[in-house]
Amino acid sequence: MERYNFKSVENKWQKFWDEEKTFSVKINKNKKKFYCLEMFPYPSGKIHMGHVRNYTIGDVLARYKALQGFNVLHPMGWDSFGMPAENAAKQNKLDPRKWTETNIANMKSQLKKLGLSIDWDREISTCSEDYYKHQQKFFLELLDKKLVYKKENYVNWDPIDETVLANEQVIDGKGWRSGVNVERKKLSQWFFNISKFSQDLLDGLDTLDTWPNKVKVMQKNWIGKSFGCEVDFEIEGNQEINNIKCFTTRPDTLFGFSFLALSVDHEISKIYANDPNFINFKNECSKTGTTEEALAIGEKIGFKTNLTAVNPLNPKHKVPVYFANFVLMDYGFGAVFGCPAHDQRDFDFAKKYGLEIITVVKPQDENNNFKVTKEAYSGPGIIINSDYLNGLKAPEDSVLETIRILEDKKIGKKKINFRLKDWGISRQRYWGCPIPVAYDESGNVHKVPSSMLPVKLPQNIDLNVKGNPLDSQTDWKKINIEGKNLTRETDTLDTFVCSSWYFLRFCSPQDTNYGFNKEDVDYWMPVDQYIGGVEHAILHLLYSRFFMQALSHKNDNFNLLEPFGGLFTQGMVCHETYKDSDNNWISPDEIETIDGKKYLKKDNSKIIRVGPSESMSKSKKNTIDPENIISSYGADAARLFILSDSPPEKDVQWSEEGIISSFKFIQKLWNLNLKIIEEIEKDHEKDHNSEITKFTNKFIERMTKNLDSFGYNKLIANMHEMYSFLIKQVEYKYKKTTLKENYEKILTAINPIVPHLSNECLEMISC
RNA sequence: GGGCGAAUGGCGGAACUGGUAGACGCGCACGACUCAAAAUCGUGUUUCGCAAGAAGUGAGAGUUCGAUUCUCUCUUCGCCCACCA
Repeated sequence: MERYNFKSVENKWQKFWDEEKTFSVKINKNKKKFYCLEMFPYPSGKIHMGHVRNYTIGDVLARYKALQGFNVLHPMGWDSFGMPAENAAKQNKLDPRKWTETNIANMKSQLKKLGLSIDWDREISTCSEDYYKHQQKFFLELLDKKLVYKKENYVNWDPIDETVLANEQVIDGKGWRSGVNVERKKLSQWFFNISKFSQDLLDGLDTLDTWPNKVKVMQKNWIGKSFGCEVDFEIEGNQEINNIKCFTTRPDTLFGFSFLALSVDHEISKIYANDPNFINFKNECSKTGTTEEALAIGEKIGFKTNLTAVNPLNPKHKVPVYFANFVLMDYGFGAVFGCPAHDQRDFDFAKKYGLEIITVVKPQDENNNFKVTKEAYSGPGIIINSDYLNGLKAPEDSVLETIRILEDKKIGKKKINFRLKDWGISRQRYWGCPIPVAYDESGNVHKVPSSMLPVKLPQNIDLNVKGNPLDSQTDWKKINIEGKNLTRETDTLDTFVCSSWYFLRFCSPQDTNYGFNKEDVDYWMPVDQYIGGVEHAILHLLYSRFFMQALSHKNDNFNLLEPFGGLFTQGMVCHETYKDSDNNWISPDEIETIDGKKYLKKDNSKIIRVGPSESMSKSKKNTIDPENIISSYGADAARLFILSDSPPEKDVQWSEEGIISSFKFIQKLWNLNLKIIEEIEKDHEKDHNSEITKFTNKFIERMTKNLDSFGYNKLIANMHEMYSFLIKQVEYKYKKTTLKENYEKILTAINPIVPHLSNECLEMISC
């Protein structure tokens, strides 16, 4: 048996695809298009197994669609702005651009070795001027549409790194890099007005039929629509304050009102700004843990003011006003009406401060003497103890009826509230897209005219300064716009902005006038299948959807609200973890197996403990380098294994045995190929046409079904069945044409999965 | 605290709209080849039982001629969100 030389075969075809530009595509209006996109990588230096899985899944789909006759767009690019480059550059005194470009070159060659059907002519990199120039134009466009604004707001501030951190960069209340507690700081920041589209973003979800339900639910919860009303409470006790507005979803429980709680950041707090007791209380609030869970289950504390609030439905009833640590300033009006009997949090607060607990809803089967004592009752029921509201069915009828009454009395009105907050896009960082505005002496914002774009980052600057390196670039900061001497904005854009429109750029990667070209986008968009990790379910996917809303807003030339027609979220790649007797993590490379037990390679007397399989991470040392895998076993074997063990949406366990078995299977397919070629040449007289033809048809039917439904693990099972069938069939005698035709069909069907092997075999039988 | 989802051999997983549970792979066992090992090939592998046979898809109920699949209750695990008024 001849050994299959995967290295030369894989090289040969990769070179062929490169030279022939096999995967370069152009608009062809006679053909149906298919836009297959995987989330582009951050160029960290090397590809990891997660990339291998993501891009293999995408490649199988792209190749399959191409075989079906679609005009397939399958591009790749680099999400190349961001903190790792800046940090690496800082530590090693390098240029972030150089660091990034070296990484891109390396990762690109690694991706090519996987045999991906990428149109490399469309490669883009978000840190290139060609790319961010257009992003700056979009920024100014949105500024004109009033979808971008600047305002003072609380942000996560890392006191060591002196920068704002995104929410996702704050882990357990600490900066992910510095490890110190993040502070809340009020800063003037740029925002995208994403909340303007709350309802549209919610409605759009219903049109995304093939998105995983899980992701749609997550986005829905994130947008967080709630129906209720705003209520004006009359305030007594201070000349300057007449009323306070609250948002509530349960106005029908107003007769159960027993306190009003304000956020410590509420306007009214100004009155107490010099009160030492209040300052004390404020400090106390900031002490109670910073993690979200700690906040949620933490103790509720309050500060009693000398104010009283009047119950609008029962003006004789007056209740105290508190500041409380559980009231958020940026939801509703930063003020809550407290109804202890029917809200657990209000109940806890009332118990602690000895406030009234008035029961106003009873469960259906209780009598009118029902009383809340041990815990709040938040279920449905009938309104009681509420004068003219008594007897209404809660919450359905009672809420609507109460709103009607409040509106009549002009002390409240129906309101829909969203949880979604505007997107803070300012970052005090060097390695990002500069925000194309400047300020005059009075701080007024001036747009950088489009003739002066892009606003380029200064080169070769000192990054080892406190805070944003751009702040100390005094020369760069000076700009003259239409004769006026101005100072540039030094904040750069959040890198999520870059990834919010890159899929448009792939349609027209070379267009110099604008971020994309209408004809290209009209043909290619939307992305038919988007594939990536579920960790982006909210942020990136929501931001991209918003960006399309924003570009389409007041625009006759562009109307595309949903960028991703189909979405598939793949699972993670996991591996067993290993520890030695001293509890140190041990890498799989340092281990050998003897009689089913694991020992340290360099010292066989040391037994290794095998831990649970967990997602690959550097800290647990359970990573496998794809480059080593490809050079030892080949790309086809790697592709085969990453698809074989688990359905793509679930986590997959990487194992040595698994990759070896895939490698052997490739060899078996090769041996099968040689046998079949031998048989074809014999061109037997007798023929068993029907049996092999029947099998081939069934095989193709199964493969098609599994390709269409992302049952990619089952494709591999089908291939094993095919092997077992054919290896027995070569014993039978077939006519040349029968065997050849059927075998060709089978090779074509497995081409998306093992493209190198399949192409090589197809070439061999055709000559 | 809220939401979403999952549970099938030693392991990863199959089973199309309710119709032979365990496809395919890993692992394991035995056999062939070999002086031997590796590789390769073959056979077997849910559990109990020598067998005939019986039980069996987290637990319990229900619908049905028939349930891994549908309904309800519970248990465990995973993921996401979290003081949202």
